[in-house]
Amino acid sequence: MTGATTSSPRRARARRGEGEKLRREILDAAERILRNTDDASAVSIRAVADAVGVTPPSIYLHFADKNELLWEVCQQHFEHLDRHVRDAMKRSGASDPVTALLTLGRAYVDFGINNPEHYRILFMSKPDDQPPTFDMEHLRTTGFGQLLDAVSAAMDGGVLPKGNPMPVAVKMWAGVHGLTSLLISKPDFPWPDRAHLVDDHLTMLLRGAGLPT
Amino acid sequence: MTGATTSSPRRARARRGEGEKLRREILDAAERILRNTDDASAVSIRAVADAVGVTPPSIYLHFADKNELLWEVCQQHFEHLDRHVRDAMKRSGASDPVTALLTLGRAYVDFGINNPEHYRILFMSKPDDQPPTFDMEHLRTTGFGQLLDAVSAAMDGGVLPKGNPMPVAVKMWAGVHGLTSLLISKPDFPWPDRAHLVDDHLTMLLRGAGLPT
DNA sequence: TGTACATCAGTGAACGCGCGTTCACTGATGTAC
DNA sequence: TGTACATCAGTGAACGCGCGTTCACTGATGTAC
Repeated sequence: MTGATTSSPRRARARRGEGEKLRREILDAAERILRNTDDASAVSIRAVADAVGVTPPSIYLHFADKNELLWEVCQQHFEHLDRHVRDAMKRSGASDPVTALLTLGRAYVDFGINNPEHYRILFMSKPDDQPPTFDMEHLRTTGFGQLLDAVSAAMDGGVLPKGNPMPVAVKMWAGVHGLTSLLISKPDFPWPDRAHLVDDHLTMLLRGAGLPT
Repeated sequence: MTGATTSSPRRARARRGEGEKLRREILDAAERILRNTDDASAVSIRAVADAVGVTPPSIYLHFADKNELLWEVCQQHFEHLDRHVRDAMKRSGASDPVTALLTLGRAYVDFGINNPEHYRILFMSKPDDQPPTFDMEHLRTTGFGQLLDAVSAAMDGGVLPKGNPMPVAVKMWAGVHGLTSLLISKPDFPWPDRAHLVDDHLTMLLRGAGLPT
């Protein structure tokens, strides 16, 4: 390893009219760095530029500042989570509402454990480090919308007590998020019987929400 | 405000044999900065030294490096939480196990909401940023020990199904932590009926754990 | 009571690092005539 | 088919910042004789 350099080879300049290509490459590189390092602070303007094979000022050709870049990456993660949960629902092909809720919960925890740094950014970071909008409209495309629908379906199907699904969904979310985030933050905690922990937890939450036992 | 400086006045040098005084002042200053800024990254060696009224190298007279200082501050927060919960239990003077569990949960959420940056450091930070030891021995002085005791008492009292209290306590912790951490991370979320949210959530968790309704 | 000396509690200046961002520029590419 | 020119997609060098940490030092304080 003599004279080895960690920087990527210089990227070929885009052709006229294809400047937008770099935008995608920047987002992909940011995502790649995040996944490789599992450390959000490693995603710096300089690191991204280097990974793309371009100089730092080039980033500013496509993003106003670092936050704008980060928030766009963040937006992709929300979509990633949404897709992950949606796929799991489709695969399970669950017809009854309880199985649907369990599948939903499992997929959510699964996403968190397999993408800890992504999950951390989405749900554990400081409000200031998050995209400025986190309103109901945004929620619908975030996995929470699917949870809300699933709770509604369970109420309609008579397996959960009828009522406003919103508070119930919120509490379920809080319950599932709690386990997910603790598994991420405290990997060395003496977790009991991890094999069934997630299912046990989900079952507890459903029972607490009024599911007859 | 002409010529105003943000740095503290120079601290008087400790007398011979009283060097340990500075150690306490450093820890207090770190705590003060954390509370004033609500931002863990604001607690830098330089900021702490400045707040104490001393030069940065002085810190190294009492702490090997920055981590050692931070971890000691962290340790204080664990004790703070423990005290907070213990006091709430004492004040309520609850004799029945269910009230005890509710009091415990309320006090825990309360601590998190009123000390968000402390809570964040204790339970939401990356494993690498935490003190290296988080074993069972440590847990006992962390609020979790009290939860474990309360769950045991509830089982003994026949209000929760008898069994191993550990998995039940873990799930309760996860449930309560979930709400606490989301309230901290997502203050702009359209939380429903916040007045009763915490109690509703605790009730749901207890019911889920087997409390007869 | 006086003085030399060791020790203690710090200081002052500097190190190298990585960061976000700005600014004037360059050179290849396509287009108009 | 040839050439002048505008535009596009970047570059190179530098800015000022705050950070953790190190190193040689200083000066007040107590102690031994």
